[in-house]
Amino acid sequence: MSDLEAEYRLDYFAEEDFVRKECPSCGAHFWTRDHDRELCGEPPCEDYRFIGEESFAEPRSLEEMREAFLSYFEDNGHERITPYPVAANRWRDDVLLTQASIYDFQPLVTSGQTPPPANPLCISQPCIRMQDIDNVGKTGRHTMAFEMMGHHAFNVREDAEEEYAYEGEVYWKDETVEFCDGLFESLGADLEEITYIEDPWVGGGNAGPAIEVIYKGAELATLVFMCMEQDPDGDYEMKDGNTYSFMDTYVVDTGYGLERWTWMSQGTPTVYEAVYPEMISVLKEHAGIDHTDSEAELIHRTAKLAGRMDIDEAEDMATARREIADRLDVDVDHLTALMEPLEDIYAIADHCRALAYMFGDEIVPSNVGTGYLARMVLRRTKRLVDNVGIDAPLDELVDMQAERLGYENRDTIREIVRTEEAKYRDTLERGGRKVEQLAAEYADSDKPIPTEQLLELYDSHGIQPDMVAEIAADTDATVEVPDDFYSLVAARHDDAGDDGGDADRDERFADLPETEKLYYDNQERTEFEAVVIDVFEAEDGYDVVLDQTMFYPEGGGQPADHGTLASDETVAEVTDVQLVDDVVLHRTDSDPGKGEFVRGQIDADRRRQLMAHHTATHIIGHATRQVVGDHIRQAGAQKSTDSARLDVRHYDRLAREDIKEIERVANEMVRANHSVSQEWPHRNDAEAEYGFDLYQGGIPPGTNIRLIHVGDDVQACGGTHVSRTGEIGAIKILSTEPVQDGIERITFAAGEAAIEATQATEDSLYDAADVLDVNPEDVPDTAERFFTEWKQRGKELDRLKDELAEVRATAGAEEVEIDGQSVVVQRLDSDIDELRATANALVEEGSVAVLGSGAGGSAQFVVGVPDDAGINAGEVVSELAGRVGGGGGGPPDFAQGGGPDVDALDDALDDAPEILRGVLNA
RNA sequence: GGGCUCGUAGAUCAGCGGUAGAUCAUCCCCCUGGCACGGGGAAGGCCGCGGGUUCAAAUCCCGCCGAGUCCA
Repeated sequence: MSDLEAEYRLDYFAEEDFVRKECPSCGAHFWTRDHDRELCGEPPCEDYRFIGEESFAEPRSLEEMREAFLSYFEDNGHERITPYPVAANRWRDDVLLTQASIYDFQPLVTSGQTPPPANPLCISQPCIRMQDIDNVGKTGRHTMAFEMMGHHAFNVREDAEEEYAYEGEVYWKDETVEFCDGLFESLGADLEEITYIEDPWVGGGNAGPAIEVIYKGAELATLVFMCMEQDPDGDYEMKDGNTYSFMDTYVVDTGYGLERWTWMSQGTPTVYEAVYPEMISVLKEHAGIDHTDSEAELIHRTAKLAGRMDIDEAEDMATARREIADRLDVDVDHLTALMEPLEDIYAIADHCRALAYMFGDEIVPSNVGTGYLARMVLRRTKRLVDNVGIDAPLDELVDMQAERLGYENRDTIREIVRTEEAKYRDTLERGGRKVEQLAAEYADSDKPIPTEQLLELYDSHGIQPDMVAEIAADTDATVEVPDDFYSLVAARHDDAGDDGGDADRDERFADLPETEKLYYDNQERTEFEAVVIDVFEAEDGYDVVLDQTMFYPEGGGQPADHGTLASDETVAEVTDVQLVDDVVLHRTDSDPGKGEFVRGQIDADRRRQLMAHHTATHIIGHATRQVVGDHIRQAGAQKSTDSARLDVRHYDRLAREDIKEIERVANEMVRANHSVSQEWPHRNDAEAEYGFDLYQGGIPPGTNIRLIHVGDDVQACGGTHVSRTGEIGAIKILSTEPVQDGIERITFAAGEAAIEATQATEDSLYDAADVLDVNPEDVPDTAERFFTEWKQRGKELDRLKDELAEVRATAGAEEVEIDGQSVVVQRLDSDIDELRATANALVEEGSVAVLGSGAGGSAQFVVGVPDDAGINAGEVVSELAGRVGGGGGGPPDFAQGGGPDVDALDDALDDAPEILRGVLNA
């Protein structure tokens, strides 16, 4: 086992006369030009030494600092790269949001499968880190949204055996540290103040030596030398307890916090004032905050100590606040009242920026994934805004940041914020009513609202416990929130399913040659010849590997081709085709024989439908974007022969009007008979020209990517397509449904399937028209008339039954007297409603009613008893029903029952007087 | 993707095996010079849809559709 100490002995440090020291306070090793320095410089070993002073040659705004960084690295041979979206899940499925500039290049570039857009490169990448959310506003330095400036170089070792998408060494550790020094120097910093702390880095299966760059007490950059990967046999054990070994690629990954550098240059009390001064002052104005000179002075002194409010370090916020108040010798309540609105305002400014990033990069609020994170941030921001009493609408606040960040879809952003805000308002209203009910319930009892109820309110209805407390405060109900509330919530979710490991890689196909794929050459052809390279036995048939194939393997939501492989002796049916690495496997029902020549024939009708549906999917996506907005993004797609579906992200339900318009635009594209073309450009050129919207269906690996053009629409796509849109014939949207919040599924049919689907719909209409015996166009009116009439008749029937019952009760019934109580026993043979009505009428008259019916194939009883008769109707019915093989019951004054034995009904009714007597005497 | 909650009158909800209810809104009448309030009355329900259990289902069970919410 080795450690990484040698990795830090850089020539550059030696040339520049640096010394390596060990910090007596924290034990960390660091490098410095200042031979007399003792401490490493990082808090808590040392304090901030830049608040209230400009620590570079001149103060810079966020934009100026970004430009200073990028142009410095441009001057030093780096190419400036356009930032990527904050929605990192658009190109990788292991994370949701972009949290560092290196995220842009993982995993395809860092692993060497795909070339970087430039090498070396520099970038200022917008990032969002949700984990810091509780600290935002309070510590003076934490932001959820930030830009990570970085310069990256992607290197491959000279002795690497495999081939990678880039080669050789661009530069490594010495140059990286030299650049860092150079940047400081260009900004007019005091180089003696810099310390480089050795701090190995581990993350995401990779590791390497890394250096923290500290200046005047603040960590301004991290220089990571990613060069190792997790390896059970590795020689290096890192701080996560795993062992690592060196890999073929090694990558310079640096992170310079733009906001920190800006803050450092200005020396303002908090980072927020350095970064968005205008927004802060607008917010203060709206909140009506205006400080006296002495208050402002106190705030300034507090700011220097605000680092203690770090929730990760401090016991709890209240304690931290008290300590600060003690040190400043002021009343803690006074300090809290002064600071809290300010902290909220800082947080609002930051959160609005995060929201602008999210919605600007076309994240749609949802109950899953990034959409959920966006929803959480928005709701939190809304609470803060209400809390400090800012009278500006939230969409305007977010728009301020969106404008500053230069987004073009600002109208959509505002629309999303408004829609989301309205949803939240509904949730709060609903929740408020629920809480009020609960509070009323527990107001009388001395007990607090049970924890179980609080859990349900939060988990199922989204009401935070402190909101419950707030609402309950208006009543007499009390609320006690347990300290471990959120772990109790977590416990409710503890049986979270594991997603069963990845399927084992099949090693049998590893050494086979790549199958030549003919399906891209000419998508119209359906016949080809090939040599059988190998045949493997499968569970239900054979997996045939050919030297070349026209069969399209399942992928990108397009199902596999079917067809036949014919040799001189046999014809094998192909029922499935899969792509494993670069080898195409044809699943067949018989063995064509290894080494044989075969003639492949693919099912042309099936293929034509699939191609039509695939091209139609692109068209529908394009049409939807045009009709509904640029935020429309593919969330999944699946084609089949008789229909296809496209899931799109949208913040609302698609209206019927939208759907019609989408259908119209789509068919316009079909009629325009656009040519559908493919090309294989270098991915960097493709991205530069069309941007990330190319990757609707995920990001493909490789240096060159396949683009499909359908009219103005361009997508990276591996599927097969018709050659002109006119071949699709027609597109019919069959249905839309929400598959989850924020995602709408559009199901549609193309070509022949569109005709069939339309005919099927028409058939339903014609059938309905037949039943109603009207013309199809009269169906809606007639159906409505029938429905209304049907309801009216139901009411009429009820009324008549009541009438009939009254007549029966007053006229038809034979009364008997049992112990002075008049009783009517009668068989009516009508339905239970009528029996009930009659019984009610009899009871009104003061009689006990015992009614039986044999209608509907079973025996039914209703027994009604006047208030003071002293007979339990339930008992009577129960006894009667027992005699017909059933049961019954009900309240003492009105009971029902029955049983299957109709033949015994009359006997049972004959016994009724006896039973009544028995019950009366009991 | 998984868990939980909820679909009953136009709105908000109660009922949770035994005759579908309340409040507000609507309409009519009374009170008043007129309005607000107040009083009296009426109209308004495929109890989300489809199966099942039961003598009996708004109510219990299963599936579907829809809404909400928490977690990853």
